[in-house]
Amino acid sequence: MSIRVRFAPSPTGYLHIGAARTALFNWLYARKTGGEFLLRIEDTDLQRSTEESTRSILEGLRWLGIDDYDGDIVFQSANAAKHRADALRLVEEGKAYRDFTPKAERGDTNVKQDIAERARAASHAGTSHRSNPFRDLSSGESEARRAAGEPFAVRLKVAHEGRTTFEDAVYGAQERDYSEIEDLVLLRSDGHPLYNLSVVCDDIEMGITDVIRGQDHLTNTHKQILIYEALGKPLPRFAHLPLILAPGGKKLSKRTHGEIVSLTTYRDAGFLPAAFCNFLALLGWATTGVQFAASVATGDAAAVPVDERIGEIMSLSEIEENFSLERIHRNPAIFNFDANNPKRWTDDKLIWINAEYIRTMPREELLPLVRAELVAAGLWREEYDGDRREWFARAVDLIRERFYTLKDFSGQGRAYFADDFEFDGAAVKKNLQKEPRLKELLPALAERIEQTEPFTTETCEATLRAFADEAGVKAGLLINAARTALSGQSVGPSMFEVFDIIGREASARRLRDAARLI
RNA sequence: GGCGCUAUGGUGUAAUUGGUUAACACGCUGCCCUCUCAAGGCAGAGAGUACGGGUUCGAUCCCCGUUAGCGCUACCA
Repeated sequence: MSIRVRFAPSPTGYLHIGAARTALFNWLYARKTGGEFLLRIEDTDLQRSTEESTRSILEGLRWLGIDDYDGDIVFQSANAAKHRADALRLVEEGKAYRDFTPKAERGDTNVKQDIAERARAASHAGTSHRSNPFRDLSSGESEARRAAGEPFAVRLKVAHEGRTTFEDAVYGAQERDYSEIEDLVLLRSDGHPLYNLSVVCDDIEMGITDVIRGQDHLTNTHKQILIYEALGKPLPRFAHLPLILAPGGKKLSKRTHGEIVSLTTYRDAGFLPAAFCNFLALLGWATTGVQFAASVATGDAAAVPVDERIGEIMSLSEIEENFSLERIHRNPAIFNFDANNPKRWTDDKLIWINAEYIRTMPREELLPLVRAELVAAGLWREEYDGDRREWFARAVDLIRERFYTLKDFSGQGRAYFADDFEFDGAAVKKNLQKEPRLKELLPALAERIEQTEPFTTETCEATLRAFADEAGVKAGLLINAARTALSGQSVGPSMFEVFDIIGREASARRLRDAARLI
């Protein structure tokens, strides 16, 4: 049977990085095995689900480039009637029962505490979760109370003796005694199907063969297996992914960590989808081992020097090639960030990977991305697509070497595309104001630059060095001053290339203008 | 409270069926290169594998316990 996997987010917020990785791994597995990748929006919680959130999830998947799902998107809420019917059928068959206990009102704030306290109280009182008074109500009486209009929830009747077992592709053999599983609610008293029921029904309906999801569902799996069994359906294979945690091993949550966990943050900050996927793939995945395994497969592992193995930088197709559920490991990964540190606002390695992509990716792939960034920043000019096409490509090649994100092209790189750039205060002080003679030297240099013929990297260098000799100053003084004059900054590419890219006229003008800052 | 999962430098990961001076990448430090900053090259700091037992000639690896983090324990998903 061919593999069918699904990504099933609940639309209760933006797509966060943990969910994004789950989506990616599902996608990877489908591609790798020639299977199908389906998408299901789990919007059964009417209160919290929003269309806005669904849109942002779809957008996130599109951005990552894994939005080529097979078949139509399934909205779980559309199947509610079917799920309800399944639950009711289970009641008919005696595998579930009506619970007429009035619904307990519970504050939303500290559910976890409530649960713990209730469990503690129950264990003190010696009550088991199998002691529901309605569990063994005769079907006649149950039916009568239903007919009388009494509200009821539907619970799965979990047997007293036995255990569920399954083999998780990542976590290995799992087993759980029935005594650890409560008679879980399938249907709320308002008739609404609950998560565990819906998931199972839909996965059956969609023909899902492999359920790949976060480790937070590992223990839920036992309950779901019970539902599969009650429904008389075969189990899919399960693979649970280790969680992604915040620094310090804390839980990563939308609530406490905010935008930092949202995929859109990274899109908006100028990260490349391919780089982001690459980073995500590294989280919880034994890449080094994969490379080693790959060289083992060729039969000469020892002969392959470490630095000739595939690095951690992998394209989506390379990741796909190396991907396997077995290589995923079990311990949670920490995603680093520091809201108080602008340089470390997100994970170092993510930044490094992104920079690596920006400076090494094929030019023709980078150019459209830079174009989009410049358009967004109002810096794009039509001639970059026409007469100045080649110039644009050269400019990007020149500056991309030291950029980290796409944003840098419109930020630090602004001076290459516009005349109205800002001067860095420290750069002005250090490279211009420190030496008063520059007030005269810069305009004089401007004149020489203007007369340089032909105007190339080499001739500009010759001109500047000759002028420095004549003026009796170090070339470095003029070079650094020129860098700040032309780009507003103290750092940047080799200065003579900058002259060449900025051009004769603009270079001269900026040198003269800069003299006014001294 | 019960049950479950996990535990290798700051972070992501290696360590072939138990035998390594515990490896690689990011980050960090220094040097080289140099017009600056990157990149690149070189060198270095940083873990004796959470802790405590056990099995074994030998344990990061197998077993037990403890601790910590996380998950599940909802008429949330």
